[in-house]
Amino acid sequence: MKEDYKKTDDGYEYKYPRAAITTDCVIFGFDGRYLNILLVERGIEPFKGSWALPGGFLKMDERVEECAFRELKEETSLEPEQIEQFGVFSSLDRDPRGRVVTVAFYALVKRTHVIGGDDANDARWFPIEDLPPLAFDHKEIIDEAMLALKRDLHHQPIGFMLLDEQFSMPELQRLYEAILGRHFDRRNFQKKMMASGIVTPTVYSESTGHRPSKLFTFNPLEYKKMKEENTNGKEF
Amino acid sequence: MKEDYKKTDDGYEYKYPRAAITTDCVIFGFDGRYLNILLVERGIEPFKGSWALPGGFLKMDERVEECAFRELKEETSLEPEQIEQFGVFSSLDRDPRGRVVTVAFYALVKRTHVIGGDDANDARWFPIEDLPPLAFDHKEIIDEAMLALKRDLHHQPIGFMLLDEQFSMPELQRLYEAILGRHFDRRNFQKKMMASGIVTPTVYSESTGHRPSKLFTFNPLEYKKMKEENTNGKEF
DNA sequence: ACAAAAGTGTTGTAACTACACCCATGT
DNA sequence: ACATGGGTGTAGTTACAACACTTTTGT
Repeated sequence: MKEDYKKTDDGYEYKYPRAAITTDCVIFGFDGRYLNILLVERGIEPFKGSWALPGGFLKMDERVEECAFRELKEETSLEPEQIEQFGVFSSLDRDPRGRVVTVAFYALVKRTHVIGGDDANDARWFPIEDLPPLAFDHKEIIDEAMLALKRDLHHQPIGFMLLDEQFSMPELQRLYEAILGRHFDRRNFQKKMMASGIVTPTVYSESTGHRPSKLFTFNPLEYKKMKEENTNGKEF
Repeated sequence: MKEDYKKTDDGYEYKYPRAAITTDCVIFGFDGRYLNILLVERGIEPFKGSWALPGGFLKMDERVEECAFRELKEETSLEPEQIEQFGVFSSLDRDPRGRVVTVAFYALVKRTHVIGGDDANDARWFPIEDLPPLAFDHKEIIDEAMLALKRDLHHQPIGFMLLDEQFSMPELQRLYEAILGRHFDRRNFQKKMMASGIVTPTVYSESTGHRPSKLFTFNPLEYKKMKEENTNGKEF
């Protein structure tokens, strides 16, 4: 690849002005009842001390997906299996430091993955209905992430990433209700999940709450089969 | 907004290296039988003389959507009602000129909109099954656009942008079949379209082909209603 | 004992699939 | 006359929505 810049004493010189590129990551978690988002406290200006999405500047030797993954690991020590790109935000005044275009991703992680505060900044979960004031246009990015998540929930096996390997049907249902913001009938919900083939029953759990719950697991084989039939499989 | 660069005699200097940002646009058209894509012949290196998606570099005073729209107008004189952002492409070696990250959009236009060759470069429609060799990673971008279009077809009223205001049911069906790559039963297709409320019948047309066809129009009112009910409306 | 959570089945309705014949037009 | 395209209805099946009672456990 040709070099498209001239290295000077103070930096890098380009013929035309360029926007900077960042990535930001909306990390969803589930506490059994509410959908949560992971935010980091900014340690530097601008917006020092306020909460923001984990993210940062694109390096020259990485793709945007790699950048999102790297920044996420640096700031929260999380390494999700999968991240989904869902939008680009490029308003002229979205960053007071200058012209910054951000590529936004979302990911889903199990809340059992504890956040290691390995750098100075704090990282905390917030229920999505009760977010603190956010830096930049990050509220808008979260709103878009929420729409993308609702869109994708039925067509990609992403919900299961928020739960333990084994989960009860009420847990799964509460998750769907938290994401989609509506209520389902228990019996119909279970019937549909079973009919789609995306979950398989395992065994009864020891009781932790009230009555013992039957446990299920996500069925990746069935999902793979559904993807291979170009006849778009059932939704789940 | 603060200035984040230093103006030099030869250009613009930044503290850290930056990728350039471009937009590229996949324009879909429909000739009554096949799905087509609008390509422009490149007039300059790299890839001079080969076919490429219309697009170009982001300016400092515009958002990516505006950039895509402006470049499209400059290169093809098209001004679609709507463009959809569907992906970001950032492989390190995708552009021989240097590090270039592109934001990809798709749009749908009526083929009756003739292409004005207002700049030197040629612009031509190609059937999607018979594309010429393409510049950069534009083949990959088109493949992703195709997936995004298939995803969106049933949930946004985009198909109708490819047809005249009035269209026959067989026309609409051929369009759906071209996009989704499968065949539908005529009667079931019509029933579903009518039941969704997205189309309304008008009158019989004068015959242009074989038998006169009943004509329909897209029903934006019904679509608006569906969007307002948060109960995700029927698909179409 | 009482409250809260979770297991389980049936029935009516709406949507989807499969399928065949006739008519109008152009050649 | 023939080939092509396009109009139209019905019946079987599958998915979806609505609905109540019983069991277990914790307090």
